[in-house]
Amino acid sequence: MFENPQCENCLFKSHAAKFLNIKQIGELEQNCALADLKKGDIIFKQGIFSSNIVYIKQGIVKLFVEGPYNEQILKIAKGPSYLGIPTTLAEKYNRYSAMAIDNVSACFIDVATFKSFIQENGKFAYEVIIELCRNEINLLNKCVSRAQKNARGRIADAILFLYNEIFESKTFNIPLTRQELGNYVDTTRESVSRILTEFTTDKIIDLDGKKLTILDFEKLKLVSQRG
Amino acid sequence: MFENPQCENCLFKSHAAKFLNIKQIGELEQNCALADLKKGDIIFKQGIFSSNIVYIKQGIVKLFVEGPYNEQILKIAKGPSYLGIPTTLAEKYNRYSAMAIDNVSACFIDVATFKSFIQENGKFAYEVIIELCRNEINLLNKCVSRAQKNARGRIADAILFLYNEIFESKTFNIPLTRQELGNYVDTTRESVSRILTEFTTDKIIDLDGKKLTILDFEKLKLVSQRG
DNA sequence: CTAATAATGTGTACAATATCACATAAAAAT
DNA sequence: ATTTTTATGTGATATTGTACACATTATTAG
Repeated sequence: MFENPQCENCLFKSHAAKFLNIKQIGELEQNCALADLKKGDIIFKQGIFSSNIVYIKQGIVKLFVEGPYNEQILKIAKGPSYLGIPTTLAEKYNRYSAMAIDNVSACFIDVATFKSFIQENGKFAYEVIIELCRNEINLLNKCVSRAQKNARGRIADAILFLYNEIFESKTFNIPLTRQELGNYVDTTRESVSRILTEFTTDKIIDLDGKKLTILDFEKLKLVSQRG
Repeated sequence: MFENPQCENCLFKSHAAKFLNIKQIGELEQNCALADLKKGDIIFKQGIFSSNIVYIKQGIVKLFVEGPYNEQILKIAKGPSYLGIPTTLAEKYNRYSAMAIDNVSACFIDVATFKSFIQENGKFAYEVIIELCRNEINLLNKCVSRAQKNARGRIADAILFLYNEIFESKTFNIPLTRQELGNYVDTTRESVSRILTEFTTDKIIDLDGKKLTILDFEKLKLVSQRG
């Protein structure tokens, strides 16, 4: 499953890693494991001791917390991006889990190595900080959206998110079950079903199982704002 | 209102600033303004161009987004802590506002100076990263709490937060109105009133206006978990 | 000190969403 | 290919919490 990476000529080098010098790239190659993951594979698990920063080169992942009854999806992310910096650097144990929801190519980087890059390379550190800042702002937006919008608005938001941030195409296969979509927008699978049928009736989207097409982008944005 | 700071011997130096060298402390003193703020003073405002990182030396602040009808309180924070790193470093305009809800002593640090510290001082950068990581995890917890708990559980959480993180005493004056408490836990002022009366009837807390005393800590934790 | 304004408490009606129930369809396992 | 499991759609009902109304109490301004 694991391979030895070739970081120097990596086609998916992170924005931060572009600032690493030759010596540091060498260290990275020695302290990093590459893995190809399939849909459903766990990348890291809530409650488990964490000793790696994960870099997603390619593919789509979900971050989620596992509650007693259901899971809550905190974030859908696409490579290139780092995962679990907060949970690994500031905490001993993972506060959430990560799972591949598509084929994923991921690097598992030793924390101590990652930490040394931050302390020895200010440009690297700065890029990491910017990524953390963006994550925090996205999370804030999610918080605000969850609190101030009704279920219709939140589902519209989720569709717009998948279009804007993940697929960049008006037709895509929803990479989540209805239940998972519910876990993502904080509602039940029944409500997701009902609302998606409403959107179809209103000709805002076209839906065939998981295949979704945005038909009326403006109307969808309106629903996102007004519910 | 603004004074010239004496950073070297500051009694409230941040954990990150302890790693600055003499030259950098000198730069900080030249590119930083100190201000004493009163309850209700705006520290920075949503939508406004941001050119300062704010360091709260002492005092309590609220971070909030202003919606069309009501505000949503994202975070209650106490000094020492940095405010608005995400909104200043990664964005041009503030995504949220900050207000003093108590007497506050704050430093307004020039972004360029702050950025140069990150890039030239790895230990400083690392401490900033740790603070950002902690913020993200707290925000995640807030997200999960909001989604998975009912209003009773969320209000119990808010009381526990004020006890654990802000006052560290079982008796304190709630620094928010009922409306603001509602904005913080995503409910209405009416629901806050009702639930606080319930808690008083159940002898979980004692309440006299804004003065709150936690009477039954265990029961309060139970309500936080089970609603 | 008094008027004006803001904050708070509580009852009732209403609306949004969850829960339950069950039918159907799709996917996975044998 | 057939069975089993998982995912989905939709109606009926229950629950939760919001919205509105109004009385009461603090707080602020003049």
